[in-house]
Order: sequence, then structure tokens, then C-alpha cells
Amino acid sequence: MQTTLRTHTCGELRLEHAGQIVTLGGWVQRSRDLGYILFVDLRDRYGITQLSFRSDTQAELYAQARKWGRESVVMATGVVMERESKNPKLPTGEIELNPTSVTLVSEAKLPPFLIEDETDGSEELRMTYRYLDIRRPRMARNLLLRAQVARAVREYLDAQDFCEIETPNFIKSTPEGARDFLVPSRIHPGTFYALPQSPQILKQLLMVAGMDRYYQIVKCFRDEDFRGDRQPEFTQVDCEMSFVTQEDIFRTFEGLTKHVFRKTIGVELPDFQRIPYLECLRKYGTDKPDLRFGCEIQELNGVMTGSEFGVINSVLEAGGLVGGLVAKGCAGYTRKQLDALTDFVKSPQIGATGLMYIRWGADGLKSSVDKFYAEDQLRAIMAQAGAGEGDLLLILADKLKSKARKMLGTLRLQLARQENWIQPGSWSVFWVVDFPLFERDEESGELTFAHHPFCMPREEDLGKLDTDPENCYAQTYDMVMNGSEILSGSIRITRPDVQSKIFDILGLTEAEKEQKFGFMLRAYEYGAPMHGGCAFGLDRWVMLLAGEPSIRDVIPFPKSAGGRDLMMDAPGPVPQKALDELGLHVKG
RNA sequence: GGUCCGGUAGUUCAGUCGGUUAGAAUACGUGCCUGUCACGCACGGGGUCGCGGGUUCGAGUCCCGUCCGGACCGCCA
Repeated sequence: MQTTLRTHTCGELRLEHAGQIVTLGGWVQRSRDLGYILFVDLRDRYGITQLSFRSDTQAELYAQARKWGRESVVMATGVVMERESKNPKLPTGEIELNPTSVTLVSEAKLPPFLIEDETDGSEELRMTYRYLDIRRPRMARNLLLRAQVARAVREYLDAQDFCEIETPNFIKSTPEGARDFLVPSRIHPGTFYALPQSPQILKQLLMVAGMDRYYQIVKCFRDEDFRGDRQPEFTQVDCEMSFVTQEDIFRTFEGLTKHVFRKTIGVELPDFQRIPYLECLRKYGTDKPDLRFGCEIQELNGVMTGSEFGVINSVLEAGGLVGGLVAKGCAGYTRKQLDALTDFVKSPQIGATGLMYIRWGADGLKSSVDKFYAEDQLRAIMAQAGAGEGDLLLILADKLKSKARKMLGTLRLQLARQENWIQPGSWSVFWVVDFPLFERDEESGELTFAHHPFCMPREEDLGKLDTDPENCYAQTYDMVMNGSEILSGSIRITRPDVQSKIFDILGLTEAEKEQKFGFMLRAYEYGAPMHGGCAFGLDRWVMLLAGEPSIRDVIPFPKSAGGRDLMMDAPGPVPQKALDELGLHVKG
């Protein structure tokens, strides 16, 4: 580091610096007063260096340093000394600084929580005093990792002639499906800008504009309720390319993903599998499965027939699904463990009516359905499921196949958690392909788009748009990382006739088309190349790379689950004058 | 919009059936300590039990409301 008011950071001094006169600046992490000698750990974002003060030969400095409170900012100049007793746990543990002069730059009040990796601070306190939270090495590391990821992204894309372009934040509502954040216009009272849920339309227009290869690391806004992995404003790596097929996109962004893994955490990812959407649902009960462990859903409809078991029979008659999961080596589960799993699947979030089991222990087969199935049939069921001796088969059934799969998918994750099937440090990254173009809303029965309405149908499905829209598939893809959707994208519609037909199927009137998308449809009448792209969820990606459980831990100043900025106390009221100027009235 | 959990010392928590002076750990302060590194030892200070109302002779504890934080469902790519 270049010399400024300090000559070195608190993380860089080694034995080879012994004898040099240096100046360090940092925060007092902790001090240990042994009477004749005082040790002070000085911390900055690079590391910790120990300062030592002798009470006999440096009485004045010793007395001064003794009064420093935790987290005060101090500068110290002195000689780098080899330590009498070294600390192998610290990179700087072979040396210490023996100061000849010190300055107390800024005295700190008692911090409201421990500034250490394993802090005692609650989420609430950490967010209220975020500038203290970020002093913790773990948080600093996360933010540095985030910057590394962004740098690696730019490195890779710049080298491939992508152009970073900023798009506006005050725009018109875009149809991503979420609720928009609105910004009132002062100059045009009663009208509003929308903050982008993503720069989707703008990046498509950049392709029409001939910008060919675009990317942007960009904030997006969605006014929906939060989760541990969801914030109202979040960052995407937004990309679009012209003159490409789906294959080109896979190659480019698989390459980008591998590059980022290599550059940031030194992991070499193998080539990505491509799994069709329907196969994902069938095998794992979700479109974003975690493949760090197996345990595929086993369909058991065939072998479960012919019993007197009413629950199963009614599911089979209704065209439902009886599905099983093999818990390898879990035949020894106790009654209590099985009851806990049953309670889990019957909880309101999952909503199963019950859980059946067959276990194959040393003493043979035991099941919760012994009344209805003879031993040879139980044996056939286990064989069908691929279960062997020592295994436990868990069975769920529902008249709706999709619901049964979803429940099995959730149970599969729960089993992995409690059985520690996921190896720390392992990665599962792959493509999900062949999404349906439309989805039918189960409540309203209406047809809606599965991604957004600009996704190009597969060429072979273009003819089916009018006759069988629900069986049309789109050139749409997701990238799934350790069970999280990390990227999603598509080849876009560039033919006005196809786009118009899609809008018709979605039930848009001519007036609605013009009002919402007129400017866009017009653009595609002036010569548009075929193009497609994708967007990565940067926050979630960094969260996974950092191994953090919450997205908040990789965002410098996050919102709480209630959507508040606890540090600034936002959102807050504004002066009446500001409301008047905007022509706004606040109810109540 | 809904369900659940939590709010007690600076902090993280315990607090039994509603009952005397609300505890522990850690942090903080003072003193001692010839090489610590989560130093150790001794002593000490520290409380509007989130807020408002109610029940009761008596409420940290029970009831209602409200605010804040968290998890989940709905919602959300």
C-alpha cells in the first residue's frame, strides 16, 4: 500500500520487516494489561497487529495506551520487533510494534455489541449500527468478496466485447409480475415514474439500437414482502447479446460463472448439466433443486395398487401421485423421529394429510401400512423405490400431482438437512431448460406468462400457439446454484407477429398493447437482430460464495424484514410542503 | 393480507404456580500480575423487564392493544 499517514496496514508486517520504523493506524480491538507490559491489538480491514508497551522503559506511553477504550482509533509509530513469544494463529504473529509515539485520533464510546466474527449482536443492533457491524472481519470479507465478484464479471465480459451501459431508474412500469415502487412526478402532478424491476425492456431496445453485447451491474426494485434471501432493492448482473442462439448464451454465461468461481474462491466447476424443467419437477419436486445430494422422488403409483387402503386408492383414482423418498441408512429411525417428520409434512406450510413409511431393518420390513400391504407387496414397493436393507422409504400422496411433488421436494430438503447429506464446500451448478411458455393460475384459471411476455417460443412450438398454448415451450433457461435460482433468461421475441400473438393469448386488448408496450413494439418494426440474455442475482450469488445464510450479510446497508432501514430510520415522514408540491394526500 | 417465535443489565440470555432485595455469562470500571494473544485473579458499578391499557391485595410472569426484530405462507424470478 502507498504511504499516506500510515506506512503499512495492520495485516502486512512480517518478520522481514523487523527493525523498520513504521506507522500504523487502526481500531483498538482489545488490550491485555500484564502490569509490567501492555499488549494492544490494533485492527484495520487488513488484519491485526500487536502493539506492546513496557511500563518500566516506556512509562508515559504505557500510561497513555492503558486508557484506550475498545474501538478507539489510534495511530502508532515505532519499531517492528520480533516477538519473544510468537502467535502462530495470527499472520502478523511473529512480530509486534513497539511504539515510540502514539496518537489517540478518536475516542470510541462503548460499542453496543462485540466487534468480532462471532458477535453477540442481534440482527436489529447490527443493522442499526451497520458501520460497526462492517468492522467485523467477517462482514468486511463479504463486502470484499462482493467487489471481487463484480471485478471478475467485468473482466470476463469486457474481454468478450460486452459494453457496460447504464439505463435509467425513472422509467415506466415493466411487466415482471411484481409490484412497482413508484416515484411521484412534481412537474406532472398525479403521474408517476416506476423504478425498474429489471432493465428488461431497455436492454432489449439496446439490442435494437445495435449495441450488440450489453451488460450492467444494476440495482432493481420490487415492492413485495421480504425473506431472508430477498430485499426490496437488489443487484443484478444484467446481460444481453445479439446474433445468438440459446447455445451461445449457455457457453458465454457458463464461462462467466466458472470464471467468477475460479477468480474469487479458487473453485473449478465441471461442465454444467442441462435438465429439462419437467424432469426437475418429476425428480425433485421443484424447478431449483439442490443436487449436492441425490434422493430422487420415486413414483410408486404402479406398485401401490390393489390394496384396501382408501387414502391411496382415492389418490390413484383421481389421477394423483404416490411418491416416495429413500432415506439411505435410516431404517433405524425411532418412532419419535418418524413422528417428527410426520408433523413436519402435516404442518400448514406443507399441508400433507399424512406420511407413510416402510423401513427395512435387520429384523425385516416394518411399515405404517402393514394393515393394507402384505410383506411381498412391501418388498415390491421397496424394490421399485430402489431401497435396500438399512433404508427407510417415506411415502406421500396427493390427488394433485403437482402438490405431491412439491411436498416431496420440501421433505427431500428436510431429510438432507437433518441427515447432513450436503457436504460443506460442495457445489451444484446446472441449467434448467425447456420451461413452458405459459402457466395457468390455479385459482383464477387464467393463463399467465411463466417468465415475462417477451420470451421466444421454441421454433417447433410456434405452430401450436393458437391450438395448444399450454404445451408450448419457451427458449428460456435458469441457472441453479446449490438449490437457489441464480440466473434466469431467454431468447427474446423479435418478430412483431409472434409478440402480438402472445399478447392476444394473454388477453391484452389492442389499447392495452399500445398503452403498455407501444414504444417497444414500434422499435421492433425498425430492424431488430435476434437476441437473448439473462440476469444473475448478484446478492444471492455472493451469499452462496461467502457461505452466509442471509442475503443481508453481503449487503452493506440492508433493509429489515419489515422493509425498514434501521440505521437511518427510513421510510419516514416528509414535510407537508413536499407533499403539496407533489399533489399527494396522505390518508388518515 | 395471514400464521408462528422473540423483546428482561451495554450485549446474549435465564427467571418455576402471579408473591420478599430480578439472576448468569460476557462487556465495562478499579486494583494486582515479568510475554499475553478469548491472558489470569480479586473487587465493583450497572435494570422504565419494548410501549399503553386491563385483571389482581400483588404483574417481568395472566389478558387486550400497539411498536420493533426474526421465521414462514400468500406475494415475488
